Amino acid sequence: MDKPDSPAHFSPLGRDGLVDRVANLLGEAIIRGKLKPGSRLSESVIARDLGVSRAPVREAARLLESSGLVDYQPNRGFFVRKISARELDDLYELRIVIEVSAALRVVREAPDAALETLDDQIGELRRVSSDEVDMLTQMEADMEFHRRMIAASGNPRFSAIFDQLAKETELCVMVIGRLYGDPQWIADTHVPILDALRARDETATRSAIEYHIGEARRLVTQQFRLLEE
Amino acid sequence: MDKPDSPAHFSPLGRDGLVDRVANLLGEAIIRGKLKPGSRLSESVIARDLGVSRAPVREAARLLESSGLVDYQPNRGFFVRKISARELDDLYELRIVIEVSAALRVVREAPDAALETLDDQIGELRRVSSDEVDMLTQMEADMEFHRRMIAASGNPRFSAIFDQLAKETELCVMVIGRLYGDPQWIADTHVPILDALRARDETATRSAIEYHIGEARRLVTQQFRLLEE
DNA sequence: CTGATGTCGACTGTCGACAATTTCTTGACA
DNA sequence: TGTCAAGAAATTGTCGACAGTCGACATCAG
Repeated sequence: MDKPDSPAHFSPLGRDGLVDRVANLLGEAIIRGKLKPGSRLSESVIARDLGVSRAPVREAARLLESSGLVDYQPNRGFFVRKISARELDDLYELRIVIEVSAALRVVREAPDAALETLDDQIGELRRVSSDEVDMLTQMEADMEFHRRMIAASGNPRFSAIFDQLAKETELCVMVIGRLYGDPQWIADTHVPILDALRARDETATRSAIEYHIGEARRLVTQQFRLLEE
Repeated sequence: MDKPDSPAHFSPLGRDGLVDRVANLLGEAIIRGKLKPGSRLSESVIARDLGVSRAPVREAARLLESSGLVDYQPNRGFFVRKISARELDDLYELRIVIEVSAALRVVREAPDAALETLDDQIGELRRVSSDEVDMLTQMEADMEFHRRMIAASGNPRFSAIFDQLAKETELCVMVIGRLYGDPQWIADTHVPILDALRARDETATRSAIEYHIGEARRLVTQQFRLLEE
């Protein structure tokens, strides 16, 4: 039945929406660090492990490429993206730009109801802010706050870009191996953002976000540089 | 510097694979309006026409999808993207955010030399600003100015996002069928931007760009709404 | 020992065929 | 005449195969 000689980290699949499922599996494996940056994604090996043909694997890989997790080199194949410290820094710069802009739109236009879901998410953040909880879970909760805030801006384009940036951010943080700050600090530093949004205070919103992301940027890129030779 | 001992070296032999060639062809056809928004991109038909198999066509289509020109519906296939007036408006909002941010970085950090290429491009813009010149050419010249400005910011991420937004913008403008303003006006309105950049004046830069793109946004979305049922 | 050249294996690029799904057609029936 | 269901046609989804390309290693001249 199974091929016992496959060092597969994957389980076989059914028959519907293959491409998306393969993409999700691979994406998960990359984010979780099972596949390390720079390592090769062999179409044939993955296809064999998953019990599908190369075609859907290939399409999934191209999907992941467009979401920034995978790097494609013509005639060589797909590799887990290896993000440089410089790229990471550029990424954070863009996050600041996007999130500040989106937040300002929230300040100006979003109904109060939309802010409630942010409050909930801060609760969720506190709930998982403990050293016992999986680091990925904590990071997802963090990202979810930002995701909701940006969604509240009402421009799906901001959300689309953020989703991509978030995935790459996660990839980098997981490479570092630990969160970029004290778990509790992460939860706390979201509060001023929500407060500023509620007060409809543009200046406070801008500085709260610039501080929050700026600190993360500082911490993460610093750690990240240590891992580069 | 150069290697003088290489008597005759050859051009890199542009031999990109089928996928890229197909993608370029299709992209061109879409931008030029040969394929109208909403129309189906049949894999088999395109493959037969181009004398290739469906595989590279499919991959090319997915590439175009990730660059926003094509819309993919599972089990139904690929269609030329039909952008709504609302999406177009959101798109312009993002362009303002990106371009203002990039320009501010240019103001703060870019060397004067980088601004020269912008001057050249304004010359090019004037050169093609005539009713005799192909409308697509004019638009490309316009976009090229913005592209160079953003490239001067030094953050490739801004450029990547802009490239995508630019393609979609072109698609919309070509749908309208004529430029969004007097050709000469388009050239003129770039001058204040360059002036502000040269003067390293953040406020002037911001307002010049907000005005320029804001006007385009107003004109294009207005025209675009007329075409919607 | 060093650097260039030949060979080999593994992988990607592309293809044609078949299965699954959607869409179109048609005709029965109220 | 309009509706709907069943079958036909067309299109996408997936597959296995083969050819083209790349990188590594062995081989050989200097």
